[in-house]
Amino acid sequence: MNWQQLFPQFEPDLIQLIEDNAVERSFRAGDVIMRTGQYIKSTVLVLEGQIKIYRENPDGGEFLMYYLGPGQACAISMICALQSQTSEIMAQAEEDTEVLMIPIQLMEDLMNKYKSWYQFVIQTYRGRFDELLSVVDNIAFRNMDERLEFYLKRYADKSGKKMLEISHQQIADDLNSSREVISRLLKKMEQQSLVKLHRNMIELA
Amino acid sequence: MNWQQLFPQFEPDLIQLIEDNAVERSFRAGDVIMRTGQYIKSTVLVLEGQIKIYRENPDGGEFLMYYLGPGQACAISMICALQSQTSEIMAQAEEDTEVLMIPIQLMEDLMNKYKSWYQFVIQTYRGRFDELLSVVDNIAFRNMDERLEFYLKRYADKSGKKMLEISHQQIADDLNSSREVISRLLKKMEQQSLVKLHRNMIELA
DNA sequence: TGTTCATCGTGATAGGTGTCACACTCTGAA
DNA sequence: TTCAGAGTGTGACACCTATCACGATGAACA
Repeated sequence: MNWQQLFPQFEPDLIQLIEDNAVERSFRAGDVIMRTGQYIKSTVLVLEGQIKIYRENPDGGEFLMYYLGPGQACAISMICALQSQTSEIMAQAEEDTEVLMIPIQLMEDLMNKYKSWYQFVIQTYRGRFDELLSVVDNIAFRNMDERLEFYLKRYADKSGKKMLEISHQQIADDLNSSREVISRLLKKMEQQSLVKLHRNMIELA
Repeated sequence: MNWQQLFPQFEPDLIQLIEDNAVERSFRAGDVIMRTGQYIKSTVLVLEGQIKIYRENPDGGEFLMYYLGPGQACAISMICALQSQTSEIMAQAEEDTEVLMIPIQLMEDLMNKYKSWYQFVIQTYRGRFDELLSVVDNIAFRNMDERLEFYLKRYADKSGKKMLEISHQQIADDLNSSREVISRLLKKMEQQSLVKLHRNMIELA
C-alpha cells in the first residue's frame, strides 16, 4: 500500500528504511490485534481502518479508551516495545484494518537518526496521554448521560458520519454499563431531539 | 543539593550538563507547582519530597492521579515542554519539596546525546502511562470501598509508614467523593480490622 | 478554664445506575 | 412462511453514593 502520504513529515531516508524493514499486515473487523499480557515485538502504525484500544477487567467488563485511525500509532506499543514489555491493553480492529509493524530493534536507531520520527513519537505520546486524561475526566466527573453524549460524538468523529451503525449493547460494553441504562438514556436524548433512534442505528441531530 | 545519587544511571557528562543549566527550586508543602493551562518551560525532576499530580474540574472537583517522589520526573512536563504546550494537570507539593528544573531548550540535546537520558524519559512515560491505566481501572471497574483501599495502600507506600496522617475530608477530595461516604467506609474497614481510626490519623493493620 | 473550630459519627433521604423480568419488533435463515 | 435470535422498550427493585442535618469529640488558643 502507498502509505507515505499518511506521514508527509517523514524524510525519504526514513521512509526507505521503514519500507525495507517493516511488515504490512491486515486485520478483519473484529480481529484482536493485541491482548493484555502479550509480549510486544513491534510498533504499530495504522494505515487504514480503525483500531479500538480498551482495557479489560479480569472479572468480565471492558472499557473503551480511544480509537486509532490512519496516520496514528499505538503509544503503548512504542513504550513497551522499547523495553520488550508486555501490553497492558487490548487492541481490536473496529473495521478492516491495515497496519505497518516496525520491529522494535529498529526503534532506537530511528529515534536517534531521524528527527521527524522522534517528533512523531513525542507527538504520539502527547496525544494518547491527553486522550487518557479526558477519559479520566469523563469517568471521574461525569454521569452516564454526559459520557454517552461524549461517546456518540467521538464515534461520529471517527467515522465521519451522522448515522451511527451501532447497537445499544455495544455502547453499553464500551462504557462498561448495561444495555437498559443506555437504552433509557438514548430515549431521553431522543425526547430532547438530540438523536433519532432506529434499529441498529443512531442518527445524530 | 547532592542529587546525583538519585540518578545513578546518568553519565558524568550528562550530570555536569544538567548541573550547569538546571535550576534548583524549593516548594513548601501545599504550594501549587503547576496549574492547568499554564505554559511549561521546564522539565521537572523531583529531588526530595512528594508532588501530587491531579486533575481539576471546572465546576469544582478534583481527582488525584498519582504522586511523584525523589528520582521521578513529571511526564507531562516532558511532553509539553518539547512542544511548549500548556499543562493539562495540577501539581502540588504534598510535603516540602526540592525539584530540579531543566529548561526545555536543553531537552532535545539531552535526548540526542545521552542514551541514559533517553532511557530515563522513556521509562518515565511508561511509568506514568501505567499509573494512568490503573487509575482508569479503578474508577471504571471498582466501587468506592475498593478505591479507598487502593488509595490507602498507595498513600502508605509513598510515605513508607503505617500511620497515615490524613483527614477523611482530604481523602474524599482526592477521590472526588464526600467526607461522609469515606467516614462510613472507613468505619466498615475498622470493623473488619483492616484499619484503626484515630483523629487525623489512620493506622493500617 | 472556657471558647472556637476542625474533625468525625450517623441517621434520613434522594438520585443514579445495575439487574431481573418480560414483551415486542425486526431480520435473516431454514 | 415460519421461526429463532438479536435488538429494543419498560417496569420493578436493590444498591451505591451524594447530600443535608445535626450532634459529639478533641485540639488549639485566648
